[in-house]
Amino acid sequence: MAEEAIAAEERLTPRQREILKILIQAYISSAEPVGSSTIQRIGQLGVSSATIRNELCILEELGYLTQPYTSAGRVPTIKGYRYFVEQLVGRVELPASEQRTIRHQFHQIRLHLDQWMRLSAAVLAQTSRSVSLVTPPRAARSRFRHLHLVSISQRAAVMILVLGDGRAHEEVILTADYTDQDGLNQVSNRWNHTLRGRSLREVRASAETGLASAEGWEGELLARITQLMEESDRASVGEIYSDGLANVLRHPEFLEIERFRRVVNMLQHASLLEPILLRMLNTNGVQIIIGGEGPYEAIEHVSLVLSRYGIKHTASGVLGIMGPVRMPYARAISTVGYVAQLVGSLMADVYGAYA
Amino acid sequence: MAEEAIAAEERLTPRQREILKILIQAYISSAEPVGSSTIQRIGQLGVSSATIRNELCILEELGYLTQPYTSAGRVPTIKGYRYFVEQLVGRVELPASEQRTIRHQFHQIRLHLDQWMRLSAAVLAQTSRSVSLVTPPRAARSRFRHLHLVSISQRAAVMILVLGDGRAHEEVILTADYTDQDGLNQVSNRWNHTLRGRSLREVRASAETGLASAEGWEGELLARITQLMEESDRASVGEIYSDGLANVLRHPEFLEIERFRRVVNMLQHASLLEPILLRMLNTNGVQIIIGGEGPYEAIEHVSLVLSRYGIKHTASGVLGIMGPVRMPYARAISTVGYVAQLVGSLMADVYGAYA
DNA sequence: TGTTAGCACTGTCTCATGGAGAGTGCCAAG
DNA sequence: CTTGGCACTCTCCATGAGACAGTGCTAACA
Repeated sequence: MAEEAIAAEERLTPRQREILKILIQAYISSAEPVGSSTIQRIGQLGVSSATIRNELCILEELGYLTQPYTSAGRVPTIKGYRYFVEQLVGRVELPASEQRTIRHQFHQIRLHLDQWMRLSAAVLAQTSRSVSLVTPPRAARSRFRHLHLVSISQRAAVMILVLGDGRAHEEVILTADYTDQDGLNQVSNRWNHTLRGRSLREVRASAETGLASAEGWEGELLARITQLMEESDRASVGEIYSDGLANVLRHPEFLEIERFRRVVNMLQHASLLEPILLRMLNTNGVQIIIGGEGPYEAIEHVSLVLSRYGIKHTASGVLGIMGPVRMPYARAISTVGYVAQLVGSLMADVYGAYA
Repeated sequence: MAEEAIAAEERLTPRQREILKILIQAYISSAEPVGSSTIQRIGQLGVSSATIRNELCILEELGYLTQPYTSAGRVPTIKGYRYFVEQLVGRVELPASEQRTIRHQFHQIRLHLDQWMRLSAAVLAQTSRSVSLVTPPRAARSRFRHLHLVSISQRAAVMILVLGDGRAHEEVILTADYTDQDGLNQVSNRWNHTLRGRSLREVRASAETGLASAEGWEGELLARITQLMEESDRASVGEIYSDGLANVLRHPEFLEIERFRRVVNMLQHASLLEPILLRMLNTNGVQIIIGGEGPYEAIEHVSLVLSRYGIKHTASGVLGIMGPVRMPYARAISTVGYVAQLVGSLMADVYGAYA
């Protein structure tokens, strides 16, 4: 609806667009309301401040700007930011030197998904100077790949379950007393043979048929496997990796402690961000959510710049950054876009033609 | 040294001890300097405020108290807190009802180390209303237990390495082209046979002898295994689990944003806390570090209540909480002690007579 | 010798006050 | 449509006075 309104009744003149752009850029870098004389000074428009004042008045009436109080400068509204992001910000590439630095860091580390995510989070946080978030890549539908059992005592074993997306789930399980590694191998061989490549539904079916013959602890093992696959299939993005929380404190908007606490809570309790992140899994390119627009009221005062990454339908996650609404969007978009693309190609390299 | 000084020259009279205790308790709960009349009111000492003032004066001279400014009430110094913790706080048990709640939560979850740590962190944070930290249990010296390779594409596999402490390390490695699961099994069987139960040194030796015959990628695999074992042996506590960061913001001492930022940094960059946590691994019982005493200047304004947990020498970690120096120590000590003991006994249950 | 009442003193905190300053909206002229 | 001019409005900051809390000291008392 918002877009329609902009398109239909509110065509801005080139000068208005220019003024809006300069104002928002100035506000993003200064964090202080911008007045007509500032705009006149930094934007070489060749008109007087009075003219600019008139234009500002119009932009305010149209809802792109507000004044914090009667005689301060102007500040962008969410609608203003959205217009800025969609129409005024040119898509810039991340400077080649920064691209090189980032690539270099990625090539130095091990081929470990965990480490990739950690590094992505670190790189995003550092480059954008805000909090980053990264969710692990997940398959749309999990498949059984491999089960392995390692004895750790007479009645306990480590169960390692590798699912289709290449992630291993590790957990201690209790076995029958005096089960040795040979016994464990027999069990895992049997199920690996039966279940390889199967989906949750098929695994569940096989488990039910096969279980009549299975020992007690083996039944629990099977139950646990289906449960893990269920959890993996359930709409959930899993754990959120994050870095750079301290960066948030740089921004004056988070001096108000309550807002900061909200950010901390969002990062620690994934549930708040989950609906947003899940929606991202079906998108392409960098998506921007500004200050709790639309259905996202919960994240008032916060903007998100996010992108899906990975191999579509096979192993996709979400990465991006979170910052104040007054965020340097151009830079944020190019950073997030670059990291997403880089990690995606690394994954494709390793996972190859992997189904 | 500090203890000696206290013992030798500074015997406090019973009344002074009582006054100090009341003052610190009052300060802990109110966060505001405590004056002589407050002490008279809440502690039934049967003396006038003037007498209390005299005693306060002495306690200040001895270094247990200070005044924020000339005519405010008194506030404990670090020395005061230390005396309080060591001599005045009786060791109380956690209320039975809270013990029950905590036990209940632990019995509801899976036998997964990761989950235990997460739950410990959550319980500690919630019960103590401050930030919690938990490090994974580690063996003093790592031993090779089991290697497993799962093919995920023609040239990549998931390597799963289980070490002596039962932790699995998972990582993607590149293999020779067209290596299938059978090929991987051959490799892992060979090394499992040779290396089971071996220490880092022995593994390194075997790797060198065996490598002449090994293919290129197998060499890298071996190198990676020794590297992982080295990392595990190196003085390091691993990743720190934490919860309840937002709780810190409840305390007025962290309204000063810089202090809060320090806390965030400590939690995200384990290196700052590592020396402290490592030292904890050789202790028994709950240890208390108050406001960067002694060698811990870096953690000024913060107190730690920590305890080792797990099975000594086999799999020990550290858990505890971090909060303002003005911390309800009695409660903190009993909470940390209880959780450490509980997790320890759960681990003993599962790992059993496990070497 | 230890305790107490009384009192002057010292610092913080809060609130009101009054410019200074920034930026606006509007008007009338170009 | 643009511009200079100007009254107006609101915040911000420094200042100062008064309330308040709690002290240290002194002198009297048991």
